[in-house]
Amino acid sequence: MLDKAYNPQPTESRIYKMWEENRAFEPKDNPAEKPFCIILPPPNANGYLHLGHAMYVIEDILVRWHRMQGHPTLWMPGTDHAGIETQVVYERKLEEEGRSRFDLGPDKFYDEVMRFTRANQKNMINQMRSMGFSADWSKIKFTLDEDIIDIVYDTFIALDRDGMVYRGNRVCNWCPRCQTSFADIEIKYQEESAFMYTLDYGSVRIGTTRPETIFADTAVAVNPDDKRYKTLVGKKAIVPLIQKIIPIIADNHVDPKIGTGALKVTPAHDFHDYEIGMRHKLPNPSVIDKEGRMINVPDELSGLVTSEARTKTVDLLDKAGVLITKEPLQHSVAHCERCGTVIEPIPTDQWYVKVDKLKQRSKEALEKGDIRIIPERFTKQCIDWLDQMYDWNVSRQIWWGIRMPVYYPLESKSGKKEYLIAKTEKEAKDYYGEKNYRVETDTFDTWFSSSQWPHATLATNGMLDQFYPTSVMETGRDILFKWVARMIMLGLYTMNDVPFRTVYLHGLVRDEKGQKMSKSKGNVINPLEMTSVFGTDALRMALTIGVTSGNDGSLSTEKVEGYRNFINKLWNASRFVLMQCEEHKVVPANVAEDDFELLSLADKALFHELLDVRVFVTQGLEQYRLSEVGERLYDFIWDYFCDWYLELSKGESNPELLVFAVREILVLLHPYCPFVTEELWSHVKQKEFGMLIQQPWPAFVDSGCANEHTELEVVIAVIKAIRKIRAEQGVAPDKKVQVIVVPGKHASVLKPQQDHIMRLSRSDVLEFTKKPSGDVASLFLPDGIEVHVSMEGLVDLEGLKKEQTQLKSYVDSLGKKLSNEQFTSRAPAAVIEQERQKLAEAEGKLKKIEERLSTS
RNA sequence: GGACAGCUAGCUCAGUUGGUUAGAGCGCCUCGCUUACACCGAGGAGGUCACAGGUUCGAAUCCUGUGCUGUCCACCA
Repeated sequence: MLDKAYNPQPTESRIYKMWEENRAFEPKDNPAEKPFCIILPPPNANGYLHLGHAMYVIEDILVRWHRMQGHPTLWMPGTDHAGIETQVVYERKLEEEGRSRFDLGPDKFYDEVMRFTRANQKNMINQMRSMGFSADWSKIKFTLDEDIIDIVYDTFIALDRDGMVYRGNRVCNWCPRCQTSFADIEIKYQEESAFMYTLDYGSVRIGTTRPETIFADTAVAVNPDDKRYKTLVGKKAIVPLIQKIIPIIADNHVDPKIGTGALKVTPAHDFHDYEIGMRHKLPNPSVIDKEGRMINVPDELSGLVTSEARTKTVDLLDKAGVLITKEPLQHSVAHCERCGTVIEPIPTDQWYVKVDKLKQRSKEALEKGDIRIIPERFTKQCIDWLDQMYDWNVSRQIWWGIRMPVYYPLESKSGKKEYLIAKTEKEAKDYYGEKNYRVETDTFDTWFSSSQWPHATLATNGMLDQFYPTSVMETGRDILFKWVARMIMLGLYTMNDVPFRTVYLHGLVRDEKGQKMSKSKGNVINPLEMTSVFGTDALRMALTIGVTSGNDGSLSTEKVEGYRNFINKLWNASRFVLMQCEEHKVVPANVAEDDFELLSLADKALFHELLDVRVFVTQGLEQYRLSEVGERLYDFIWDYFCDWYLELSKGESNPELLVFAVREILVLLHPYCPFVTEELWSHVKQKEFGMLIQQPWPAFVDSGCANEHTELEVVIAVIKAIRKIRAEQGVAPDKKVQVIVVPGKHASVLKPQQDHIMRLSRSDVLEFTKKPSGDVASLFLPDGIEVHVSMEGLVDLEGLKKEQTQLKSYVDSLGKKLSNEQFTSRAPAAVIEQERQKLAEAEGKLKKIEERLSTS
């Protein structure tokens, strides 16, 4: 016999081991069925599993469901080296140890991070397994696997061959701490207080927030239509302190309303100024080096970091009498997303991928609906983002990543190409000569490799033909642009087809107050703590129910606890069923699928409800309504199966049907709660059945018991009414009561259920009559049903009076509605008929209540 | 500046295409160890669906506007 309470820990590890030993997660060939494939968003192998990863439970639900439907199903797992993020994490670790990556050098650093990553990887995989994830771990890939790198190289080489790769010296986002460039999307802006300085440039006054960059000014620009400055265009201005003479030019970019309307142009340290510089063929001398320190400036400033240089320059300007005003201002400043350092725009050599064609095709795919994004609204966002995307800087000057397959000649005048993009070093040797080349040290942007993940993982497993395009990409809303959009671009480019048909986006998991979880707030919920206390199934339910696609959800210990209670309820219901079997000498393993007979009203009603749930769950999952489906299962199991059917069955046990019902419940709930269902399955399954994870998903059939289902509801209503009267009248629980039921239209339904009604309402005597007699407390139900409980002494009529008031206003509003000609002439006949019936019902009930009230 | 989302019971949230007197969980109140389950059972209280207009016979649901909260993008001399 089962334990009195479900104990998840020992069960979960045992069950998971069984699945793995039986290779239950590997796709089964079935040419007749459509394949289903999800690529797991590879977690960054630099930390621990958090709730963001735990949300992949959505994928597990879909995967398990499709597997049960007989589709060849693959959930492809992997981990990401996560370039800069991991590098920064590891550098912090080094810092704590009093070391730095520069003590190690690139090679040693790489090796150490590789060891660190491998260890984390193992960890993460085990943590995902403890979540019950049924990914095919035998196929797991890492973004730094050699065969994956090969594919990344192939793509880069192909892009180059197609003329879509170029190297350029342009202003880029540079992080002085990370010592690398970043793409625009990896920059975070923060509001900061600063000053707007107005400076005297001789003939003109300019406004700036960055006075330290004046030494790199190569022009002053004004708007061509700005009347104030019209005569100045073509004349000269003087950069203060260094007395450098620069031209005054006209450019449309300048907004006359900002500052003084005259803009100092610093092509080396500002993106827009760089563009202006290009248009006007201005030089772009740099005064900030890659460390973020001043160079090529007056001696007293040289070597200072920009913030210090700013203060000092302002001092100097002030002393020189050229600082005209200094006004506070709020503006947003670019920071490194990873380490928070202020980003310096400086000119550097970088590799770019031209995105025009890539984004065009991606947009078309989205517009045509080749890819469906759930929720829908993100489709437009994605298209808009693609629209404004600039060429993609794919090179990073970090050590942890995939080295770019590029080679340069040692001597630039060799007459050979300035660079060679080649898959192997041998090609470089052959081309430039044995010792006449050097190897590129830049690595690829992490997103460049991870954007090839769907086809790269499938190709390296030899499953491209079977599973590309994949079915669903389920991931966090926050990486729609960074990752999803780019997967679409590169997927279409390399495979000539979209990487996935459907994108399902989930939001952030917030705390019980709807606040973002963060270490500093101390409100972080660790998924593994939750699973060890409440069980994995409970956490899975908590993460799925009450959370909708694209929106943030909130999680609390109480919520998980609630679902733990639910799991335990299911456990005990099953335990009860097994006890019934024992009592009636029924061996669950011997019960065949059609071994049960529908004997009673309750049996038929249950059978109908079971099929109804089956349809709801199947259709709901088809429509990705995971929350509603989970809720329906919860309600059905607790409020219907346990509260009503099991209670009724205590009066007329039908153990074979109970076994059937529990099996059906376990099958339907399995995608959500794989562990407890699999465990219970082993107790109720038929001999020849295999594991639950491999059970076929049930098909739809007509129950033919819809009437009985409705009839049982009438019985339930009567039981509830008696209970309510007892509670309202303060009848002691152990006190016997005499009940009189006027069955109205439902005599034939209610009379045979007399025993059930009496038992579940704890009534002693139950009579069916046309009219009550004596002192009674009453409730009036639809279809003329009246429930009366004999009372000795005073009857509390407050409840009835309250109901009378409510009914009166209800009858009023219905009456108004029905006497409104607009309504009766325009509303559909069915609706009018419905309202009429409601009114008749309510009026009948009201009349009875009033009669009852008048007799006391 | 542009776009998007949210505003529904004390709290956290559901509510598919407009049509019963708007739902759940938790919390709260009253009872209760009745042949699985106190991780439980029975009953109950609690909402002008942010606000203002509009469309409609009918609006939480559609439209317009306002407010607050949040997210993303762009700008920031």
